[in-house]
Amino acid sequence: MSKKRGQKYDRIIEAAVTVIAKYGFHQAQVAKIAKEAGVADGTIYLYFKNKEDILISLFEEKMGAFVAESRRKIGLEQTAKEKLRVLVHAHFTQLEADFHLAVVTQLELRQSKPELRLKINHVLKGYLSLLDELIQEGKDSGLFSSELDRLLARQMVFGTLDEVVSNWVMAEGKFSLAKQTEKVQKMLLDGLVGKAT
Amino acid sequence: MSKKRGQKYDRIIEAAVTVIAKYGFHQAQVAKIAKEAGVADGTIYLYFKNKEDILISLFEEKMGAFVAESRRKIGLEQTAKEKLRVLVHAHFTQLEADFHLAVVTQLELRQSKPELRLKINHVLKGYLSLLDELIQEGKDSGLFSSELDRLLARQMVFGTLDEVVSNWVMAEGKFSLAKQTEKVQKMLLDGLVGKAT
Amino acid sequence: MSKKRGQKYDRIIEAAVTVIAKYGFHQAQVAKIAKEAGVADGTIYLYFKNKEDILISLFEEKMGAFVAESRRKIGLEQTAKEKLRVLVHAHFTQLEADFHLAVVTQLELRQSKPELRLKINHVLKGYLSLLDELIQEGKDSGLFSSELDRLLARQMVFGTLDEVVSNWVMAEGKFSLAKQTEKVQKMLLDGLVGKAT
Amino acid sequence: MSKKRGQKYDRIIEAAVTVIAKYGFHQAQVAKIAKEAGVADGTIYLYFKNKEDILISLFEEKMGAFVAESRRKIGLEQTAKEKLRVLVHAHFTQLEADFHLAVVTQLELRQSKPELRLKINHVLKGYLSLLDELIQEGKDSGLFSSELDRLLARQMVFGTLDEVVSNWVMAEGKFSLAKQTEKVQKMLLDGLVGKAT
DNA sequence: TATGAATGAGACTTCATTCAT
DNA sequence: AATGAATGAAGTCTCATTCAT
Repeated sequence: MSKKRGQKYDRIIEAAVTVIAKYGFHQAQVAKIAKEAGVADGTIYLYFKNKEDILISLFEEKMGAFVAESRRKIGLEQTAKEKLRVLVHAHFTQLEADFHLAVVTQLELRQSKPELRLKINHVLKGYLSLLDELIQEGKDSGLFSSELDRLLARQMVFGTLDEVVSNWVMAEGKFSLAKQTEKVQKMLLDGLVGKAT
Repeated sequence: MSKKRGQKYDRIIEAAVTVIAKYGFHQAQVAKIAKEAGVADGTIYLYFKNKEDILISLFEEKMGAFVAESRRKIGLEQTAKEKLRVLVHAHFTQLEADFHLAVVTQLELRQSKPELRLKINHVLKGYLSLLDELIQEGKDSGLFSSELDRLLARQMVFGTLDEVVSNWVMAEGKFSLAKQTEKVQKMLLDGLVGKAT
Repeated sequence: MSKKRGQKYDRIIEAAVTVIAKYGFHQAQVAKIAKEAGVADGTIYLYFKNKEDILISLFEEKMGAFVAESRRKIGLEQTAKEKLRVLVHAHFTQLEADFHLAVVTQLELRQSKPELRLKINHVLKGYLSLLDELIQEGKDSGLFSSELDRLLARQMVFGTLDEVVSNWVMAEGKFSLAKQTEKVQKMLLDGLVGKAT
Repeated sequence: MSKKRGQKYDRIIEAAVTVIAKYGFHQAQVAKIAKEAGVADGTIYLYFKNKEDILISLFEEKMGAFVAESRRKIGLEQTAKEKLRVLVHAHFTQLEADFHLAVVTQLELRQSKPELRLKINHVLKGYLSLLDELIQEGKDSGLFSSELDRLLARQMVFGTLDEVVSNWVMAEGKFSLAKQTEKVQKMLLDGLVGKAT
């Protein structure tokens, strides 16, 4: 049915990001997305099963690239500490590079219905796995505490990154995300107390 | 207009929590809430200006109590370290005590429209201030690192707690939140690396 | 049921006039009228069968007095010409004396439902009869043309007076109605052409 | 937005006239109009902004044609006297030709809310201007009295025509309006007294 | 492939009226 | 007589999706 990877397929996805970022999730009607993409309303349904499918595809495409890029960069590093730095940096850099996309993923898409959120979570799994691996590696290498609960650790890392980016989006991108990298990395590694250096 | 603190006022708030938790935000029609509360549809409007007002009031009432209780408990402690433990514990305990409420605040209410979210954020401010104070106090007392960025620190603490609770809710409350307290406190204090004890 | 002529009965009627003039027909809820009258909502129903009954009673009371007064003044005159002058003058004077009432009868009450309008028309009959009598008398006395169609003549007289008052109301009473008396009387008597005096 | 002059646009307007005449203004729901027009409820909103827009458009379309036709016919006559006859005749003929429309304009539309009435009055202005011009012309040509107050004269003419038509509508069209033309014209010209012929 | 006019289900809110006190 | 809290019916409009062209 939906032939992924047509020229129009991409145009519709981009249009959805633009429209949602501009008007918000609840004002992003199919008709508006079609107009932004320069196609007829009905044409949308030649490429997507329904509206939800646009949003899921959007998330899959964007998040897929996001995870792949993060994974690639992490693979270039040796230690868990460096990998964490790269992960944080990649997370911040990629979202900072596309404010529209950040608005959509951090704020707007979270207004969607449970069914959609479920599928989004499924897509997120890939990223969470990446975090899990990183934490496990850190523990195995002896860098991270052996007492660390892997699930909780992942929740701390992801929760922190997510909260930082959300605050950045709500501050309308008024400060630099990438520049927070070092501080965030250090804070995640050493906690509130900090390491006695 | 809306007579706060009537018997029915409370009943309607409780009904809203129940209905939203049970059917989800988008399927929580006024009629359903009225039925659950055992009143006529129109009665709702004797106590609330409109549907949004129910949701804001719900959040204000519950979050107000939440913040007050957390603040009270924290006040009983002396050190920032102990205060953090109490904060985490209070956060987890209070949400664990009312799964319905947790579902509503962690998942459902986040689907609301921008206007509502704005008002909810306003209510959240009170809690974030509490976190800010706690962090500042930790820095002042020398327990927390003096290099700590207060805003980032708050984002780590809140982001972590929020993510942990969200995971708990999505796991349908299948594990104990309160029991995570110590591990989360330790992790926030000492980070992924952990303290060389 | 409705005991006409209580103290509250009158207060409610006056309140209705005030509220309708102030807020308009469609914003004149029973609750507002009750408040203006200084009684409870339910009390209204001790004096009036329903909301419509308030409006009909209002019209009956006010229009009854209006007609009686006009009839009385006309009775003091001898010729149809003089009687017409007095009628026009009375019509204008009485409405000019109570702008609120004029707003209600000329504009607001006309927004009511067919059933109410029917009853209002019934009340109007008394006034129209007065006009009919006046015209017949004019014809009998030879002052008015014998060719005059009585019904059409009445429609011209009433239609003209009504239109003049409506325009005055819509002009927010910015000019004097009473001062139009002579010109209107003359125009009704001699038409557009005017009499070759 | 509202695509004037589509086939459906006209069908909806006609349906509105029919439904309002049949059920009355307050019982003319959008659903009923849609059904009468043979379209879905939502289709109405492809052609009209909202319900009020249907009513305004109805009035504009019908009254616009009414005024244009009256103006055209009047233009064919030479003297103010003849023009008045033609105006009265056109007024009566056009409303008599469409009883439903007459019911709607004389009775039902007057029940509308202030905002709508305001817009209707705006449309009416065109007709009142036509009357003004006619009266001025009559005065200039010496046919009408030079003492005539133009505004009052217009109010007499319009008030009379309106009242005659309203009576005809309330008599359910049981007598011929057009046949009243001569008598009404004569009465407006010569007044109640009549001309000494 | 592409179009875009048409569809129709679904919910918030108002307010006249009642009735237990 | 008086109160006023409670009732509940009813209508406008939006927008995802379809389908004839």
